[in-house]
Amino acid sequence: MKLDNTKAQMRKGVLELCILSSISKERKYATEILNHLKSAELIVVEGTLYPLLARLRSAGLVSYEWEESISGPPRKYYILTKKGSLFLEELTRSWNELHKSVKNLTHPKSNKS
Amino acid sequence: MKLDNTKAQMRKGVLELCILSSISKERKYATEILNHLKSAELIVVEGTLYPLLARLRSAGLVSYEWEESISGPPRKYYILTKKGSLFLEELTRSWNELHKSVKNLTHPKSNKS
DNA sequence: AAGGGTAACTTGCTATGCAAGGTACAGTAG
DNA sequence: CTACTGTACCTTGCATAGCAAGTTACCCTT
Repeated sequence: MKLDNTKAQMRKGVLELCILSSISKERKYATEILNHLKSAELIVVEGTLYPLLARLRSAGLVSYEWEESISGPPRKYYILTKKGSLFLEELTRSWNELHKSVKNLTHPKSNKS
Repeated sequence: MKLDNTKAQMRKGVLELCILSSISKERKYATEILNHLKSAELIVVEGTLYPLLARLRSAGLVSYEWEESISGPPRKYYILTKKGSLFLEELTRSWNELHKSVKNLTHPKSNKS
């Protein structure tokens, strides 16, 4: 049981939230999403992202459009569907609730907001 | 891809943190831990808790002491070791960092602390 | 034609949460 | 003294999902 392992475990839980959130502002293709999350110090790798995007897609939360690139292969730009947008809202709510629960557990005596 | 599923996923990441935190205040036996987390609206079940406690133990983060019960079988009271205490501190730090990262992702323009 | 860079995707492994089932002890009712 | 009930601990098998590593394919440059 290593710290890195546990930290990774914590990250997993918010992956969907972060990815949906990342493309909610503007459509992105996979590599952009990776870089975006990396810049926020949330490590994600290809082998994780692609299957997850596929899952999100088959759940109807995201869709995509192909676009030619100036140099290199075409890119698959992901965009949030209406359904995905609602899902993201709920997910954000859940995340806030979870945060509150953990706070209550770890600081039971504090009444500060 | 259901919301409940994803919410469960988020919960998983903080299980260790919550359990260590739960016994950090006072020694508890499994059923008490379950009830404690449940009261904070963090659902955990036996089949999850026991293997996790076993892992924490073999990692040297917790130890336990048997104690007779007034009625019923003896109880295994778990206590945090020195090592577990340090681990809990690091985990808490990691959790706060994660929270910050998610916040930056989901509210990039806000400068409020 | 060959090589390099970018992008999308797949395969196999492993960790782990969880439902369901199992064992054991103690007190109580019959 | 046997059977039942309640409490507590623990195990087994399944499904999910992240991740490392490998694959395919496109395009541009040399």
